[in-house]
Amino acid sequence: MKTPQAIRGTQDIFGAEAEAFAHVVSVFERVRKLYRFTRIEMPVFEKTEVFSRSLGETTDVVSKEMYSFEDRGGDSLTLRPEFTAGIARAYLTNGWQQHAPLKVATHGPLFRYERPQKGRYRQFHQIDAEIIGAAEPLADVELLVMADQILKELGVSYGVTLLLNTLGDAPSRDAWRAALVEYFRDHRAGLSEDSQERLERNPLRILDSKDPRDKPVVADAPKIDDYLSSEAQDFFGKVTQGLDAASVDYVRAPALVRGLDYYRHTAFEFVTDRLGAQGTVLGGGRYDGLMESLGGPPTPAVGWAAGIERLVMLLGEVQSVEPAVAILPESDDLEAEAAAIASELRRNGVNCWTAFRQNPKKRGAKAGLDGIFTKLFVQQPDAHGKDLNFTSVGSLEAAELYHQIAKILGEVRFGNISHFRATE
RNA sequence: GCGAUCGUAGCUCAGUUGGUUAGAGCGCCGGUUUGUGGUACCGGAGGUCGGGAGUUCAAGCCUCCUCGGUCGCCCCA
Repeated sequence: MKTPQAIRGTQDIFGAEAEAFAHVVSVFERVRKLYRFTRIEMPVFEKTEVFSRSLGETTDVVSKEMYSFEDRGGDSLTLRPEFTAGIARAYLTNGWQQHAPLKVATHGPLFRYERPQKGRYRQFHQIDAEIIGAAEPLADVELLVMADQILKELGVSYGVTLLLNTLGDAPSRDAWRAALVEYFRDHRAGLSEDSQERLERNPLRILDSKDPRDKPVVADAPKIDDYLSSEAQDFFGKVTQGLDAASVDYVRAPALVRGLDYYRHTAFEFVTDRLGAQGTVLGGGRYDGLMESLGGPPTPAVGWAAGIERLVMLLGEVQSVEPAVAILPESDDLEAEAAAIASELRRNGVNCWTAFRQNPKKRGAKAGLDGIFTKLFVQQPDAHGKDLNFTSVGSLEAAELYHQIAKILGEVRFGNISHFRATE
């Protein structure tokens, strides 16, 4: 019988990488509490219209990039491709307006029907933070400062830059867009084939084209700054002032855009060149127009999300530094005794490594592969009633484990006790 | 949807211009070592070389198809 294969674009995460994954989530959880963001848990799937209506009927996104299927009742359902639309739906259907301005945070798996490549998977994972019901620029600032703190606490901020832009309010955005379309039409011949195509479907996207032929045309394209209303200028000014006041560095990126119409004002991405073609580590912006597309009242909101896999790639090794002791029975008839000792130590908070077979020498070697050089040998009581020996090699911290263990198990039981300094 | 590239043992990989019975390390299994200072020693099992077709006296190696991985394009909410 042939073993079924995993679904394309899914991953089985193991060992050190899984620890790094958990580390990202725990840092996120700790920091979001500092900012008093409420934890929420969301369904992994929704009616397809939750996503299709929020995305508009635009682009390949709805038609090709979503994991959609029919359930037994004939309803079209979709595995969530993002958090925001589901959160917006929940905000409306649960009457969370009463909590506005509402700060929420969540994390978990998302699904997009794409070809996998570096840092892109069909099932991927994000951390996510949103502020709903706040039109004030300080909401944007707080979210950005929180994002910055998370990246710094994860230690991944090296080589990561915050790109910041404003799309203005609706009139500013519309005027800029019209000017861009006119400009690109005039320079159509100089554009790549892909961008000529974009001109019809999603002209703003020409601005971040990767094709070298587009670069000179894009460089001279109309700038949003020339189309901003005074209100929009004022809003953006308050965002940048807030970032300056909080000492968060950023780079103005006038070509940073969002394809969807409901985005207004602030748009931002933390980017790096260390992740191949997928440079965005964390991205977000203000989506004041989204609630209405889901049939709700006009509701200002702003949020961001970050890919956990990408953060893990930037993180490198996450060492578990918790001291641990390997419990090694000297003979088969001491297995049960050794297991009992391990249980007692663990109930008292001592991290114990155990195996289930092979002689103590082999087990010790195996523990060493797991980075554990502190050993507790369990033997038959000798003439003096000593039935435990303790050895450690390495940090002083490991040696101090002895005192903790002796206190729990009784010092009188120990025969040989030795600690050796690690030699390079 | 398109393109490039890779696919040999459970894992990571060698394998010459096509030429006997396809190798190593790790892991696994067995044994030795009666041991406690940093991961010992010896032995063994394990492969339809991703799958299929073709070229050839002969294919892991060349050609085509197919499946899968990786990376990139498109897309990126």
